[in-house]
Amino acid sequence: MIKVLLYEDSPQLREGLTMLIDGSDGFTVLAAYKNCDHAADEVAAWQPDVILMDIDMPGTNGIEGLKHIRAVNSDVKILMLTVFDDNKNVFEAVKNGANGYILKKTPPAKLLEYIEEAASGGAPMTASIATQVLKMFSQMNNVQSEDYNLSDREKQVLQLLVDGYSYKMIASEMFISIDTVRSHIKKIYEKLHVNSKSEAVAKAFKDKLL
Amino acid sequence: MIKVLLYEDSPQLREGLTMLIDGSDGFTVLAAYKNCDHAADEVAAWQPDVILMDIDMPGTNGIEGLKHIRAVNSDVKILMLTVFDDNKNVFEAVKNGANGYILKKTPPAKLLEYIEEAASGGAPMTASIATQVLKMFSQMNNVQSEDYNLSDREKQVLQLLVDGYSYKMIASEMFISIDTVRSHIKKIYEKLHVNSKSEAVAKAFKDKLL
DNA sequence: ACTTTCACCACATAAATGTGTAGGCTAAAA
DNA sequence: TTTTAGCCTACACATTTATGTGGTGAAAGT
Repeated sequence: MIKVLLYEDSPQLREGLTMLIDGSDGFTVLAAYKNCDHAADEVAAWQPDVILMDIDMPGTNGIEGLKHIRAVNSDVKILMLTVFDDNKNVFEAVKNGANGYILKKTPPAKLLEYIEEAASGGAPMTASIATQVLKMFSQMNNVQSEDYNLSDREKQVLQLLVDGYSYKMIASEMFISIDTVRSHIKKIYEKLHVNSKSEAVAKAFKDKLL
Repeated sequence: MIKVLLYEDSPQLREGLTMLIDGSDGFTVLAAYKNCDHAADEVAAWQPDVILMDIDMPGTNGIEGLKHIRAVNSDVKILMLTVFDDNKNVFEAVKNGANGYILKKTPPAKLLEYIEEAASGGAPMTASIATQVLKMFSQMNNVQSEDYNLSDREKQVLQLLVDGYSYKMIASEMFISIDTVRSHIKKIYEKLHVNSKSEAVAKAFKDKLL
């Protein structure tokens, strides 16, 4: 029996979903709320398996509710429910640990399927949502780190710089003279087209060199 | 008619998939290769709608093939095919613009469904894969940037430090004395629990303070 | 045999940096 | 009101770093 908690402000939809889910074998709706002003407490009290969470709600909205719940419970499966495959909301939901994101127009049979999938550890998503997620992912990871042709020694020095080592410490760490450290660093600056330690460190992160 | 190109090193599976897909209404297999050493050329020649790409192949593997194809064609849908929901590969595939990622044990009927879904712009994923993608997403965006309570002035100084400004430049940029700049920086170091510029800059990136 | 590249070392000077101390100001708490 | 706390500002001192100039030897490419 999959225990479901429901957050949905529209009375009709709330009733409809409750009846649909509660009336299906293997599902039970513990409770249905019209906002998630006290979501964290309610979740703690009911111990549901899956939460259906509408995104657009008066009061504490779905994303906030998600955060509040996740702050105290990283176990319960949370399915976000929305009318639009709105880019920003998908992003926010996904990055705050939602387990799935489905459109309200999902047919009832499919919805039950999704709930089951979520309960068993899956990540049900409407196709349009999945596409968006992948797109976001590839966008955010396409910095295509240029290769600055840093030699091994130079990479090592840069790493130590990033870690806050002083020239002197780097020298002793690498068993070379401080002057050698300096000449490596000079070379690094040339290769990265920067002229200060901070910029080099910043660039190391921006371009994911380390 | 959905035109499919197939990359799979195992002869049996290659034959099997070809027959399955080619024998289904609405699908046609343009060609099937045992590696993607010349994937980019082949894709350009065949103009497929969907590519089924095995990940583990001798010679150029699936991930490399994906990159090569994406380098010249961002349009064709590419479905990665693999035995394992291996974390690293999923990540690589997704970030290089794969449209879907499915396990080889997917039943034939489901497979055809996935191909259709991909062709129509969806992002089909096996449930276990979807779960992983979401997990990666929330991990990578949940550094839960601790709030170090940097004051506005301190944030401004830190930003300028990251951009490679010297103390002197920061002073003139902010219309304060260089000594004040130093005081701010000292305070920043305290708050970030570091004691050098490099570490502060590194922390700024790690914790996405800026 | 030649030049190029790379990792390494040295010295000197000016500039930048880390750190301790401290006053004035504002807002909130006692 | 006084106290407390945080922020912004400022100065002094010792150390570290940046910068420029010079050099060595070994390996790789021509």
